[in-house]
Amino acid sequence: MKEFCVSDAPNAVSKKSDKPEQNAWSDTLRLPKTDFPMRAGLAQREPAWVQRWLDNDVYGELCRMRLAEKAPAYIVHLGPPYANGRMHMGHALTYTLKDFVVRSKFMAGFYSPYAPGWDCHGLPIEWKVEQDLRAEGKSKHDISKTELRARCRAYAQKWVDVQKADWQRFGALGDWDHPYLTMAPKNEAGIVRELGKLVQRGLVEKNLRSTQWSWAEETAMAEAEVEYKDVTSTAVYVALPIVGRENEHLVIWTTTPWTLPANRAVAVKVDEDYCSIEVAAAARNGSELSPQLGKKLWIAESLLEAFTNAVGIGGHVVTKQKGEQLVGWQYQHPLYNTVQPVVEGFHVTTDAGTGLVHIAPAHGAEDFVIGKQFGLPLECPVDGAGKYVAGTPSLPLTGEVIEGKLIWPMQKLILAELEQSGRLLSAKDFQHSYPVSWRSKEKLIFRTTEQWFVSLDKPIKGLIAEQPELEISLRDASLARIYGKDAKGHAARKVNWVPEYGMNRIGSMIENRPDWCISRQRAWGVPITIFMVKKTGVDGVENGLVTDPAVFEHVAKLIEAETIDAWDSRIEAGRVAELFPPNWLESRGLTVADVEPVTDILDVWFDSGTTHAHVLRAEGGEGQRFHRTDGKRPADLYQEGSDQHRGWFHSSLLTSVANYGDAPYENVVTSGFVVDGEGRKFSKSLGNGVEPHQLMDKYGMDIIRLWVASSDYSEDIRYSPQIMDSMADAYRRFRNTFRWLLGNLNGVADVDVDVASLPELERYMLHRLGTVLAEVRGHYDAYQFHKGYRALYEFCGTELSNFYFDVRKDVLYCDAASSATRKATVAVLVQVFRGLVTHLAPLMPFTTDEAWRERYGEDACVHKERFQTVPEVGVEESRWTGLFETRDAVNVELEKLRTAGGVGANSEASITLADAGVPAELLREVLGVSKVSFASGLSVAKHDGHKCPRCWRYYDTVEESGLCLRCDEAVTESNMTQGAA
RNA sequence: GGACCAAUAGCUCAGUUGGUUAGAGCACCGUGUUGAUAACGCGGGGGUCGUAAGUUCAAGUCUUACUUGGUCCA
Repeated sequence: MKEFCVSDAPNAVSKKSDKPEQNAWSDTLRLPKTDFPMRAGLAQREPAWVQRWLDNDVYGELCRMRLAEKAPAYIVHLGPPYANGRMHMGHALTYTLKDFVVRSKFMAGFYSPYAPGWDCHGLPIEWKVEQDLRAEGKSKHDISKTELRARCRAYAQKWVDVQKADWQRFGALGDWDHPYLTMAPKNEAGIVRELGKLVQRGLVEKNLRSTQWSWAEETAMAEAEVEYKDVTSTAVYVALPIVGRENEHLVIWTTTPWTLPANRAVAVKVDEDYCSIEVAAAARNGSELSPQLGKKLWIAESLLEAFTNAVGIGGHVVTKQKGEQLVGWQYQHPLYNTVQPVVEGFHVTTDAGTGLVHIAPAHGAEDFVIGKQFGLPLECPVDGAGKYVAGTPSLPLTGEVIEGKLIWPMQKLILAELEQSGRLLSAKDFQHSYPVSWRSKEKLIFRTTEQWFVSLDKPIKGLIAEQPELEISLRDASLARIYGKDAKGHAARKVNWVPEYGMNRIGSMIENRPDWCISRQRAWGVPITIFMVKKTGVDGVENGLVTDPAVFEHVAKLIEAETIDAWDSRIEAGRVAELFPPNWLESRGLTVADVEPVTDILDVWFDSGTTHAHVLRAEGGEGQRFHRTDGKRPADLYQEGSDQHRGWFHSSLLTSVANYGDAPYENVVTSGFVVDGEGRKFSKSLGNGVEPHQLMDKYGMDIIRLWVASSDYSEDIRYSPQIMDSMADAYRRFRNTFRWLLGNLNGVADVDVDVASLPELERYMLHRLGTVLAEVRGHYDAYQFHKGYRALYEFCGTELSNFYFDVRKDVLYCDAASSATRKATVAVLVQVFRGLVTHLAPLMPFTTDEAWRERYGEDACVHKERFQTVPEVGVEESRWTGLFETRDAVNVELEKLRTAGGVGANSEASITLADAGVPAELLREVLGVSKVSFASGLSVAKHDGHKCPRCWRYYDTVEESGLCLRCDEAVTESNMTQGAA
């Protein structure tokens, strides 16, 4: 404990007394005295304070305290950051906000366990590792998958350690010794178990999907691997004869003629105007008359001019139709002797082309969707190496064979075929930006590939836990949790979305999303531990997939022991049998030849999307810290940026509803993004970005935390040097308030307030303090930290500094120790100190803890305290409203007198005003003047009496000592106390 | 191109169901103190509420369009 000066004696020794010109009476005053420095030095001192909290295991002790108290739980769950790169401002924002919640819940008496965590698998890391390999002159094929994963694991761990240090520096309270890592074997096993449940529920299916594909590397391309480059393509206009309409043609436009063999439909925009023109003039080859003369060509009216210019034909409009009239027409395939339909296309625009869109479901994302919508064939006629598959028909007129040939050289042959059939209107090379492989820089193509999906629309039982018999789709059950009921009226207890618009945002995403593709053809991720079985009628096999929980559990146990390598390494080594429990295959009459393990890995969103299970609901071990018995969902709060409506909030909701029939969270709070002073996002080109460590070095974390606290995070929050400077000013206000309080309470132990005997001013201040603090706790409960911050800041500034402290300086400095008013004031200041510091502790943990230790000793820690509450005091508010109006009016008059040179400080003034039932002494104190007397009307004047050299107030009479009566008695009492000691 | 969100003094924020001359704190200007002094007090100036229409007796507050910015998607 810190040593206190137990005596209540005035500061007998004051450095100021060395100054000869100093008023001798100063030594007899009780001036504030404290070692709490005016300058914080946060940037230098905070790191040591972080270490102190860790060394003292503040978090652990808090948990043990609350568990011992059987406190209710409040669980904040964290969306794991990706283990790559330093922490940026967005991290600083969201982890600070979460820390506000965790700390304020602990201080409100909750048990609030909080584990940091990291998202460790996935392409970005695998990719980085591949780059490192290339730097060593190797490729990923030169090393085993196991070794590749080992490198990925090491890479992720490196960044986990870096980020952990950054994160702790933010001042975040949490279980730093037990973070969760999605690459930890127990979590990897937990992820596999969640997949198993999904499979057992019948929600996992294999289906075709349109994938960006690099034919050069023969691999699927993830979004992040796609680059855009200027390349040359051939744009063609092709006329397709319409079935049953003599001489009429649909004109399509495409920049990928190699996809024409895969043409399965033409799409139109239903509300667009289309017209047909009769070709009256054509000059394709100079003088030569084109074979197009006299043909009737259909095209979107708004694109007619661009088309005729591009193709070089003239003609007049014959007929017009709405797009919807064209739907249902049939046309001749561009190359083959088949008939294809005209369908509605949701994606058709009139930006370019003809408004009649060539649909090759195998070769485009939107084409694929339309293909599915209208039941068109989806098979891909191009293989992984970019060659037309065997069985692709030869071109009928020219007889050219294209099967087994690379698509690119075949384009010329296809154009020649079209030329010969008279269907080619024009072909022109042009440059455009087009997706290419980041590695080979070759153009990417779309292919349909087989992938694994979570079905959003298959109705099954158990997706709404309260209604176990209800058959409902994952989509509808999720919507029921989002809105409280789905479109069909199925009710369910909803999630609380803060701000409320988050509900519509995630709702519309769930409503419109396709099935969730969970497979990736990669190495660094949790394997899709599914076995496909061709034989039917096998126990524990449904729809061709092994669903027996025993098998998934067996694999999970292996992964728990050996990491995800357990799966691949056995498959590669031909030891698939080991992936089954003993005798499992044999007892069913199966051999390893009958089962085919999937070698894809899971989408990394599945890892983080199941943390509610493998972190919060995990049985035993570290999962135990989150187990709750109050019947609530696993987490009280998920809080992340609004991008997570598509990300983590979304994936977590789907997996939790699917496997547990309920949302994983009670509340979802979203924040905006950190933007610059003009509201623009940080970008390298604008050069407007800033990193947390730069700010911590300049200002210190508590000031950054105040910036977060002062901002309404439901919108984007602005950063600028000007804003930070104003936060530094705000910080100084708080710090000085602490300092003054500490100075005045120095040497005084905490005392209880005796509400009954308080002076009216103290009753009022206690009432105000209690009101403000209760308000602040309410704001914290509603996650409205900026309102709590504001309430505290304005209370500090206006009611304490401007008013109460200013008024009570006289009593604190000058009154005798035995003065009842002084004792009452000190008692209230204790409440003020404890109230302010505890309520600010979640927002600025460093400085509040510093102040707390200054008062209560080095072993004290404000973060182990609860919010200080204040005794109820009945106060007549209107009386004080009137008093403050009087004060304002008097101040205006005093200012006039001051400007005229009549008075300096208010204490030089004497006031006359009407008696409004407020005692003259209270008025005098509140106004800060030396004398108040009652008469009609308001007047201010310089007090013409004697100035007490000790308290500087003016009096009509003085004592023999030259002091006022109050000071005379105070000095006498002080001398007696010292004499006795 | 689509969905969602935002736009109030230099800055950060308040402005209930539309209703008197739009508020606060900070910053700024002036000033007083020099016993919170790299601090504290007092006074003052400053927004017509992104733009434009509309509804209404009445709009920052409702509607529409647009502009700017943000997130997600295409």
